[in-house]
Amino acid sequence: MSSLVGTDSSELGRGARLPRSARRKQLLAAAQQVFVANGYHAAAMDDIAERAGVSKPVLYQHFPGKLELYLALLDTQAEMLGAAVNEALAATDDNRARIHGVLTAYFEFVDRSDGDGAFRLIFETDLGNDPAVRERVEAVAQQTMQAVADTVAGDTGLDRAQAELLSTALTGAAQVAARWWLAEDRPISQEDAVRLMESLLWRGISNFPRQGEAGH
Amino acid sequence: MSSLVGTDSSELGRGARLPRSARRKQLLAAAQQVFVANGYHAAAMDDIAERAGVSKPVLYQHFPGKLELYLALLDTQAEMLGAAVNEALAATDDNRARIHGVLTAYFEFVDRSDGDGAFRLIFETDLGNDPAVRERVEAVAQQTMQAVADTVAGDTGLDRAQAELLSTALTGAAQVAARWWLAEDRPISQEDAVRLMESLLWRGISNFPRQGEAGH
DNA sequence: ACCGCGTGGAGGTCAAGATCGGCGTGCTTC
DNA sequence: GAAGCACGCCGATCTTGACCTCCACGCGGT
Repeated sequence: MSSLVGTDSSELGRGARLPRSARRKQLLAAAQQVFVANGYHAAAMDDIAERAGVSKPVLYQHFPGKLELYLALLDTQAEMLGAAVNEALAATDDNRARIHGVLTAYFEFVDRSDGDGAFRLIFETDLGNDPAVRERVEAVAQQTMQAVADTVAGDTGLDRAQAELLSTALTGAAQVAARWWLAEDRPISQEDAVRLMESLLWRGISNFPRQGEAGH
Repeated sequence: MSSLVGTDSSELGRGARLPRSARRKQLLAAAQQVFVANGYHAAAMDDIAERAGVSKPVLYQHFPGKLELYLALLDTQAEMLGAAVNEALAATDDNRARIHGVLTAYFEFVDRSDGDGAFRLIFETDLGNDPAVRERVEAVAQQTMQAVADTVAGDTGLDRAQAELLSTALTGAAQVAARWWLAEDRPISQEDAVRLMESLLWRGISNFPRQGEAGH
């Protein structure tokens, strides 16, 4: 989605007025660029205002403070990842396809076509010690882990704690590998990467003894 | 190892002198507690000095600045994790046992008997945007990933990029699952957790088509 | 002309990293 | 025994970045 950021400073010039909702979107876009590039702590409201081509009081007209601005962006990203994961899980009853879908959701989340790097707000936040941030990041992780644990438990004879451990391992693998893949500038195609990881993880899951089977 | 922190403030009292090297160790112990609990940004040098029972100038006598103090701790943790992983890999030629060893190294790293939580400096740093910090964290990750990729490549017919992707997935799974396991207060024993994850990951790896085999 | 709205130049406030200038103790030397 | 030195230490303060706010401006609609 093309943001308003780049065009505003040049086309609108300083002091150019926007309707309130357009301005808010524009501020969010500018803030996202600065937070993604610098992290929360090294991002100054001055920098964000400058990037947006406005003065600082304008930021405070739309957001109570720096943290709220950050949380607004975080919420958007959390919602996007959560929705993608839910959609992947809901799309099929086949457990292997579900794993494939979740992996794809993670890879697509880090590699959105606009290349905005907003995944870092979720996966690489430097504000993880803030309760509001931690709550949001953990909520997405928890939601995904629980749903995948349902899948794992359904396909193995494992109890819930074991299923949750493996589910956490799976989502951890997805998150870290997707970020590595992007950082290494996509050494293999996303499709191949997802298929490879699905193979790794599904072979592992599907070869667990099922309910009632003797361990081998 | 019992630190000097707790005893110094009560037994030595304010202004109590220590030899330079003993003081440095004590300052590091105090700093670690504060950085682990609060993260880099929310940890103040005042807090660290107070925890150590000294004044702030004493910190600056031993460390050029806050960042250098943090890096000293980070280096120690990076060295410990790296050494544990190398030891696990060197202990056997059996690839499955190597995976087991690496997983164990991660779980033991997060769950050291002193419960100091120092793993957070590596796995949950809020200073990841600082070049010096990022370099150290990535060096450990890279070292582990390369070594495990050697194992993966040795046991599958995968090319290097594919092996590195799976290796990253494996170490990502280990890191995230070990932290979850600790945060959930060890819902299953460490041994069971490691065995379960080894099963997941090893079944996945060992069932890849080998060199020259047709894909099935 | 007035009002509402969106806006900005300037600055207040303060937390926190870092430093200044000096203190006190114990040992050595005369 | 006194003086000097080395070492480890600290109260007070400086400096500065950055969050947030004050107070007024300008434009467009009525």
